[in-house]
Amino acid sequence: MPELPEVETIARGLAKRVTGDVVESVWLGQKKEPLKSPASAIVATLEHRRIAAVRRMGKHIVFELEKESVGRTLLSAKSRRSDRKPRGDTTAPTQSSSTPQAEADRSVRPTNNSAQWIVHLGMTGSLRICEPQTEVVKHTHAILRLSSGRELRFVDPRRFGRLSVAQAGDFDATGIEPLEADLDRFLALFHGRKTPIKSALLNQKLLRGVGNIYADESLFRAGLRPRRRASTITRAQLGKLRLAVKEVLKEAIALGGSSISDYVDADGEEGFFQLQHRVYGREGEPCLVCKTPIKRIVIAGRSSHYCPGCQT
DNA sequence: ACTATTTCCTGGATGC
DNA sequence: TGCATCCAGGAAATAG
Repeated sequence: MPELPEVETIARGLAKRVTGDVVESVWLGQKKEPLKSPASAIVATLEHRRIAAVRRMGKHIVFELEKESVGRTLLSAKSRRSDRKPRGDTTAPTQSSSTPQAEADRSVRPTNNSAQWIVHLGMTGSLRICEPQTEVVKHTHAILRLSSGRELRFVDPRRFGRLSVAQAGDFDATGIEPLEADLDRFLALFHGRKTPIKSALLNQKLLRGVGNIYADESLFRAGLRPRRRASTITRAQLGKLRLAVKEVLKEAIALGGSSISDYVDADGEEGFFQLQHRVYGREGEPCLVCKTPIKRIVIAGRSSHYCPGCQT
C-alpha cells in the first residue's frame, strides 16, 4: 500500500530509469475506473513526449513531459502498433480518434510545450518497466511504449489507482508536504478541528502523503492516541507530532518503504521499513517500550493501532 | 465549513 | 474440495 515513502522510492527508481526516454505510443485498457482524464486526452498528452523528470507530490507520481522538438508529427496513428494486447482482452485498444469528445478534448489543449502525467497507485497499483516480450499480466491498464524499446506498464488489480494528465503546472496536489512543513503551518492545519488526530493526518487536503501505516507510527512516536481530538492537543504535543511524522517518513524512505503485501519498488526490490513498525500490524503483541499489548480500533473505517500505555 | 459515513474493487484468508 | 463471507484501504461521493 504505497504511501509517501513508497511513492518516493518508486519515483526515484523510475526517474533513474526513464528520464530522457520518449513515449512513442500508448495503449489503454477498457476499464474506466483508473482513468481520471479522458482516454483521448491521456493518449494525446503522452504520445511523442519526452520524460523530462519524474517526481513525487504527496502520494502522486508526476512525470514531467516535454515535446520532442525534432521530427515530430502531430498525429501518427499509423505508426501505432495494435497487434499486441493484454491476453484475454478482446476489446480494441483505446485510440485518440475523431469522436466529438476527442475533438473537444483536443480543442482545450493549450499549445505550451510541457505537460504532466500523474499517477496515483491507490492500494495495489504498480508501474513496471518491461521488455515488450514480457507477458502482459492481468489487470494491466496502460502500456507506454518507449523509444528505448522498453515499455512502462501500469498494473492495478483493485483499480483504486488513477491516471490523469495536466498541462504544465496545472496539477496541484492539495495539502502541504509533511517533510517541508514548518511549525506554524503544521499547527495551523489542526487548529480548531474536532476530528480525531488520526483522521486529520490521513486527510490529504491538510497533509499530503501520510497514509494509515505512517499515521499510526507517527502517533505512537508522539505519544498521542489516534482518537484524540485535534483541537485538544497542545502546541508542544503537536510540535512533537510534527517531528515524529518527519522522522518516520525519512526513516521509511531510507529503508525503501514498507513491504506489507506485495509492494515492490521500480526495480522490483522490497522495502524494509515494515521491520521497524512499532504498532501497525502488531495488535495483541507487547509494546516494544512498555510491554502493554497493542490495541487495534477502527476510526473512520480504518484500523488504527496504538499502545494504551504509551499514548494518551 | 466541517465532519462522519458509504462506496468503489479484487485477492487472499477464513469458516463451515 | 468448494463455496460464501470478510477484510484490506485512498479518496471521492454522499449525508448529516
